[in-house]
Amino acid sequence: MTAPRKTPRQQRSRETVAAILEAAAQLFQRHGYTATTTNKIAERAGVSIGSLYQYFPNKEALLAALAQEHLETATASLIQAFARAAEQHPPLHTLVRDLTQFVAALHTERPALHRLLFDQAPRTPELVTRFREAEQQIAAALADELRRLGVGGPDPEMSALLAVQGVEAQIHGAALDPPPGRTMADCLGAIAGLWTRALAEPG
Amino acid sequence: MTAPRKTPRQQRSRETVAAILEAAAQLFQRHGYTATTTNKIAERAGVSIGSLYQYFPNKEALLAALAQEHLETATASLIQAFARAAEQHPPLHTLVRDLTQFVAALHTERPALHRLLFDQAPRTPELVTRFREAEQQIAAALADELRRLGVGGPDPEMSALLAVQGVEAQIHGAALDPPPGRTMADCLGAIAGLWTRALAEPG
DNA sequence: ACCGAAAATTGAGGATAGCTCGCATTATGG
DNA sequence: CCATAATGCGAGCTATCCTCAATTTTCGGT
Repeated sequence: MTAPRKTPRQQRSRETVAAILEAAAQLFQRHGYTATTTNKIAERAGVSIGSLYQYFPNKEALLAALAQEHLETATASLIQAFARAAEQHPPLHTLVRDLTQFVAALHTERPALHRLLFDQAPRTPELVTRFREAEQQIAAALADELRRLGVGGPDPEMSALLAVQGVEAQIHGAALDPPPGRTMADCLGAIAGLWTRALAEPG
Repeated sequence: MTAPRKTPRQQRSRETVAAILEAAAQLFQRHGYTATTTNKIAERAGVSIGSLYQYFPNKEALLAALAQEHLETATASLIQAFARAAEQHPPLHTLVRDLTQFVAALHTERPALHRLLFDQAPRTPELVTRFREAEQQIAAALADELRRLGVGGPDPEMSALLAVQGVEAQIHGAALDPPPGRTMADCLGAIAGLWTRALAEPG
C-alpha cells in the first residue's frame, strides 16, 4: 500500500506534504533509502512524525511519491523533446541520435535522484508498474515516427518498445561504469549506431 | 559489508551455513526480502539466530551470497552453452538466436530467484558490481564470435556489451509483462531479429 | 585415552526504527 | 460565535536486527 492515506484539503497541510517530500528527497539522496529514518525526515521537514504518517501510510510510500513525480516529469519532458525533434521529419539516424541523447540527459540532469530510484530503492510492484507505463508512453511516441518513416519491421510497436528498453539499459550501464578506454560520447555514438541499423528494416 | 564474517572450518559448520542459505532462499522467494526476518530464517534452518550472525554480518549478506551463487552458476552455464553453440561456427543470426534463448532460459528456469534478485532486492554497490562483472564475461565471449565473423562494427567489444545489456533488459521486460497480443516467442523472435541487424555491420 | 585450545552453538536481551493513537490546536462555514 | 472538521503533535508500543557472554562440541598433540 503506497497510496496516500489522506489527501490534504487546506493550504497548511499541502505545505506540510511538500516539506515532507522535499526532506525525504534530500535525505534519501544523501544517505540512501535504508539509512534514512522517517523520524529524521519529519524532523528536517519541521513537522512531527505523526503528521508524516497522516499523509503517507509507510516509508515506502514516500519513495513511491518521489518516484511517481520523477517519472512523470522525466517522461513528459522526454516525450516533449522527442516530439519537437520529430517535427522536422528527420531521417532515422537523426531521430535515434536525439532519442539516445534525451535519455542520457535524464541520467545527467538529476543523477542522484535517478540512481536512488534505479539502484537503491526496493522495487515494489507499484514502482515497477509505473516504470513500465513510462516506457510504453515513450515507445508509443517512437513507434509513430517509425511508422512515418516506414521502418521498424513488421511490428513497429514491438521494435519501439524493445528500443526504449534497450537504450535505457545501455545508457544506464554506460553512466554507471563506462567501459575502459571509452568516453560517454563513444558509448552514445555506438548505441545510436546500433539502433539505427536495428530499426532500419522496412515495415 | 556483505563479506562472510567467518569461514566455516569444520563439516558441521559448513552444513549450518548451507542450511541457512537454503532457508533464506526459500523464505525470500516465498515472502520477499523485507517480509522475511532473520529469526525466521534461523528457525527454519534449525539453528539459533546467533549461529546465523556467526557467518553472515547482516541480513543483506544473506542476499548477497545467494546472488553471487546464482550469478556464478547462471553466467557459467550461459557461457558454456554459448561456447558449445559457437563450436560449429554458425552464422550471425543463429548465434544471436541462441544467445537470446539462453538468456531467456535463465528467466524461466529459476524465475522466483531471478525475480527476487532483480525486482525485490535492494541493489547494493556490491550486488551491482557482481552483476556488471557477469555481463562483461558474457560480452567477452560474444565479442570473440563477432570478431571471428568479422562483424560488430569498429568496436566489437563495445557492441557485444551493449548487446548483452540490451538483450537482458528486453527479455526481462518480456518475461515480466509481455506486450498485449504477442507471445513470448514473438518477443524472442523480434529481439533476435533486431540484434542480428544491429550487429551485422562489418568490422 | 586424556586435555587444553579452538571452533561452533546458543538465546536472552539491547538498540533502534517504523508506526499508532489519543489528545491538543487550528481552520471552516453557517 | 460555535460546532464540526481538518490538521498537528509526540510519547511510547511493537517488531526486527544484531550482540555477547556462557556453553557445548570438535580437534590435535602427547
